[in-house]
Amino acid sequence: MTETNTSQRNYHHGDLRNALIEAGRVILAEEGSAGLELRKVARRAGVSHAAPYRHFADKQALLAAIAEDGFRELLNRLQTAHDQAEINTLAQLTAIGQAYMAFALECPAHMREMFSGLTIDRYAYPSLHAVSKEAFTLLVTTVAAGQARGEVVSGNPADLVVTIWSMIHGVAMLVLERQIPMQAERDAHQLVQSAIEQLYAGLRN
Amino acid sequence: MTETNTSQRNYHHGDLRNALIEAGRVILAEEGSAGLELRKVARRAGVSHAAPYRHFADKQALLAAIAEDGFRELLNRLQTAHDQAEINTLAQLTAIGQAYMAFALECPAHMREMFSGLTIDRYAYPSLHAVSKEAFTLLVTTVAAGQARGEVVSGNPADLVVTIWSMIHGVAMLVLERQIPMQAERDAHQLVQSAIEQLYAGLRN
DNA sequence: ACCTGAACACCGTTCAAGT
DNA sequence: ACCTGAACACCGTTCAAGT
Repeated sequence: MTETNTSQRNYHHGDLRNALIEAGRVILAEEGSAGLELRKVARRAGVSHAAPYRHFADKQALLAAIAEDGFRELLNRLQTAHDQAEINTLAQLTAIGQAYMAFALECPAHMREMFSGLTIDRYAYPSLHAVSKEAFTLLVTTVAAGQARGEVVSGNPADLVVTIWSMIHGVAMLVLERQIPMQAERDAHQLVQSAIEQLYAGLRN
Repeated sequence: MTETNTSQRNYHHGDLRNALIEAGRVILAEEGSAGLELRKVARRAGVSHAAPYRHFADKQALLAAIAEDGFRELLNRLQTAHDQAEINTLAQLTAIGQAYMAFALECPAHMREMFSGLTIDRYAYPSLHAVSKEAFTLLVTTVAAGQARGEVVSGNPADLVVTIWSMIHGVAMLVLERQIPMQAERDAHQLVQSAIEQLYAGLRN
């Protein structure tokens, strides 16, 4: 089984599956979602347009794998943001919200591809569904800890998390789609800050 | 042969532009975004695949027109919901949120098409941009009136509206993309209700 | 086992031509 | 003025064949 890398010419990276996912990410970053074509991804990975079918049933499956890769990175960023924040619910939620927004600003096409059901039926891809739910779990843990410290109102943490995640997701997506008038990227982070503060303190007078 | 509707055969509805938009809506409802092809829309409207180019520069322009049509209907629904609600900020925001969610549940593909920048650069279509901002204006009016009645905390209404709209949009889109576990449609409206109540009252203990 | 190249059906777009 | 049909380049998918 010990081969030299002469086989690299035939088998490429030895891991075409991940090479295709990586190529897809590059295309998303450089050209946006419109450029995410199966033939183009294959070209970028240095294989023929038929080669991806060795690893993915169809284009949808490749898109799902690229989305899943994005969710994994997003989750890592959220976890890191949470861990580095002061042990305080408002600080943790703000850090998570800012990391969410930062990902959306850095990888807008990838973010859209992850969340748009336009091209993907996520129920058909269990591992995609699973990783996209881990962000939810992270928030539940954060809120439950905040309740234990007496910082957060009582109630089912999962219900509160739906509200928090909706807020964070909503502001990120509206900024991404340019639905909210803004000048600079700094504004986006100020929007996250004020949105979370307002949610925390309430709108009622 | 000599009747007047022979001209209908040539010029169709006399308003091919709107017929194409309507055909697009039907396709979105029946087949989802994947079926929204220019040739298919033309087929559905009863014209050749080249006919749409008389009315739209390209596929993007047709998609923008379909999105604009959706924003107009959404705006009407939000306005009606607002007008029929009790004169009370929480009641009005809840009614608007429920109307937003109802539209997302009734027309999921249209909703996604309206908000996904996947296929449309909305800056290139000023009338689309304009109508999508009217919802913002409706919310600003609602919040400012609530402040005048002393129901809502003081502050720039536009800032508060970004928060409110983000919440409403976020919960609707997460439900749409099945990111939030749910059994029934009724659950979706309960999520809106609790999200707005929590935003109104605040999460802080 | 992994990949290629030809082939097929279909799409977005263009354009000369028809009424 | 409004629409058609052929043509073109390109895409997703399949498959017999190559190594």
